[in-house]
Amino acid sequence: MRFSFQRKVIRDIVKSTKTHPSADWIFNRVKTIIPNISLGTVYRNLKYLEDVGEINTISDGQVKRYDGNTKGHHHLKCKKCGDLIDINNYNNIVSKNIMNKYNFKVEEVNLTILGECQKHNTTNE
Amino acid sequence: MRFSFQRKVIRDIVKSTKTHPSADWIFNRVKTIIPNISLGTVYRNLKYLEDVGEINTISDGQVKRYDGNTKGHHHLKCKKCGDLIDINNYNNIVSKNIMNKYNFKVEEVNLTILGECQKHNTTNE
DNA sequence: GTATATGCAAACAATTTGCACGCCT
DNA sequence: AGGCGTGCAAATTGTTTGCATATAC
Repeated sequence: MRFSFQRKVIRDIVKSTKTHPSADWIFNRVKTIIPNISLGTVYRNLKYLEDVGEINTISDGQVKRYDGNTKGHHHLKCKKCGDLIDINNYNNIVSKNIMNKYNFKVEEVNLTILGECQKHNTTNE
Repeated sequence: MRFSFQRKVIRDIVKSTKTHPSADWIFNRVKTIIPNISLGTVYRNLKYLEDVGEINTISDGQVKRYDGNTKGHHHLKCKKCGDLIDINNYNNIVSKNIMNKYNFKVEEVNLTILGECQKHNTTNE
């Protein structure tokens, strides 16, 4: 992999961020390090990093979110504040027989559980 | 629910389509019945129908797809042709203890299994 | 009769792309 | 030197919205 400075910065930011940021968030973050970076470059590199398997994307409504954690894991998504929380449960829920029943070759499993996170989940309510 | 003719047609099309169509596909379909319908009306009604719980949406990359089947179910998504296939397995995979562990109130569960559908899954390969 | 829905077009938001220039090896 | 990467801006794509008119109840 060829590594420009901007690509490296973008990669590092995504890898070190646990909040599944959007391209725009990443763009602003990168700007603090490379003030004249362009949005196009951020998008191009995110797409590139996704293509080579360095990062994953999660499509969240109209917005794509980027996830530096490519190890199989799933998400809790809070409907109230939009937070995405990683979970490590349910990592092998999909059995091989799904392939027999539907003749479908499983490559990835994406589980998102929607609801309310603990911020809104206090004693009352 | 108030029912304009266009709303009824849109609802019926989504309800009777198993392919999880996009707004654009629905728009073209509705046009065969109401030639001068506008895209805005289609979007407004899809949003309305979603709000009242008549249909569900699935966000697929940049595109929203609409699903007339609101009964809990999951999807196989073919990476090659983009087809979305309904499955009825795994309907109760998420146990209550996810709430204890993460203090998260589960409301919806969204499971998408990505891979290759039977079209590409023939004897060879 | 009045609130709600429609058609149309313009506005938006997120992302992609063409182009000329720059930088790495 | 040659190719890949960049910044910039314009283009695309998908969706939303303001407004005047039309329709449902």
